[in-house]
Amino acid sequence: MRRISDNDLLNHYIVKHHIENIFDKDILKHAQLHFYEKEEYILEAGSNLEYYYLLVDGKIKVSYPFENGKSMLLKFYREFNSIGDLELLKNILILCDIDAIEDTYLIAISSEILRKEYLDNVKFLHHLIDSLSEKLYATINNGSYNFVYPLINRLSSYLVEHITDKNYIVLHSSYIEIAQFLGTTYRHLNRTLKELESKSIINWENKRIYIVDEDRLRELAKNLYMKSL
Amino acid sequence: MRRISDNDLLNHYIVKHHIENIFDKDILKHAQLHFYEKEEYILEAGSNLEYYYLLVDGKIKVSYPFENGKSMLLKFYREFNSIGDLELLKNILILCDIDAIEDTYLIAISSEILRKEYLDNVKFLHHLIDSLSEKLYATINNGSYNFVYPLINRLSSYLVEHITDKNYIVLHSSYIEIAQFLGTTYRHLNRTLKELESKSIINWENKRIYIVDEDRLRELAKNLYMKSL
DNA sequence: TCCTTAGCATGACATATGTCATGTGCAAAT
DNA sequence: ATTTGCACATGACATATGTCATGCTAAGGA
Repeated sequence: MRRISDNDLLNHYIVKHHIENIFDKDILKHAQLHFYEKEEYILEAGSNLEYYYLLVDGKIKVSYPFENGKSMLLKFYREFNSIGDLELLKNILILCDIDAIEDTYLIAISSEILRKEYLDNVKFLHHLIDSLSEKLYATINNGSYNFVYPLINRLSSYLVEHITDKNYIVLHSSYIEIAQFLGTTYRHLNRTLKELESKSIINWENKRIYIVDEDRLRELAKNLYMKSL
Repeated sequence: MRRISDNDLLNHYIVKHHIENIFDKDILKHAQLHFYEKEEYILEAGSNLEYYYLLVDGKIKVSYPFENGKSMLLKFYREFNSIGDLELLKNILILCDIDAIEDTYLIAISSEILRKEYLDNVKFLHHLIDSLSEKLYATINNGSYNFVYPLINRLSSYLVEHITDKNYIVLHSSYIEIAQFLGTTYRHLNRTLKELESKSIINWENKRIYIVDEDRLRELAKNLYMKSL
């Protein structure tokens, strides 16, 4: 993480995403701009929420870890979205793991300051309601996908979300981590990648995955994890 | 459904659940008291939200239906809880099916009136935030259970939730409906009931299920669906 | 150089769950 | 009385996924 001290850029994002509709100017005095590079982790479940974040540029992935060490992909977020609503409001430890999957800019505001001074600010309350209801809606929808669709669909969706302008994807996590992220085992992930390969949808060479048939991949993906954004 | 015109009872519930902390008196003038008997359906996914409800007495179950006709048990609610937040706020069709599983009293307030006149009421906004964040928290937790635990656990939980003071449970839905509700097939539900029977945890006779070993049943249940209340 | 270990690959098998076909009994319709 | 249909029961088989054991290879110590 790098803290970016470029006020012009900060203001650019504030204007671009109409953040003055959310926070009054005196709150925005506390706003910082944080930068995370691709593949950097942003938040870890179980730790304390130091900042309430607004995702203003880039892309992140959110997953929920279980007791047994497994986890479940919840969704991918692009700008504009907020991070930490629930933890801020209920004053609980962070629920989800969050990683940047592209270079990402976040506006960060101290959660302590927000809790102490701005939890009755009507603008902010309206924003929280919007954000919470959006997330609840998405979560109800999404939880169902993990339940209903087999791994080949979730994996396809995962790959689609990582497509760049190149014709291949470079995976930066270990396969074990990716499996956990998708809520399955390494063994089954491996099997399913092989299956995609045998169907000539991808070609697979170490950590580099060539997209052979993007159309069929997208068809399998059914836009699962981004659908409700 | 019966509309109950007993103002004393209505006021009793208003006092009991501190509803004046949620709604100002002028909103409460619109409050009605609705009664649903055990096994009666309350809301159907896809229909319009006529009232915003506060569950003040009884017990209901909430399930989310998929495109393919299957559905997933989301959770059981007891008093005190609100129903329809999301649909009220986002002005969408009802997302979940809701059934009473005990005799249930709801305070009902016209969603049209709330939308038109009270969506800026600060008390109400605070209540919505509480309710939404509680539900989001519960849903994130819960979705995981369906994903992680096999049917025998979810079924046990379902049975535990239906325990009365008798030593047996009478099922009032068809097995097909129960299977859909638990997100599985009739075939597998049948198999799993047989499994519970073979382990001498239940005894099974038509629609009547005798609880032979409640302790082991509760152990299997892990309090899944009520846990996060 | 040799040993150790992490990350990866893969076969064999077990379990959870779905699909399908078929059978049975009862109640409503003809 | 016969037919029809629905809820329920059950075997056989298929698929999705997990568990375990085993082997391979490359990188980093000792």
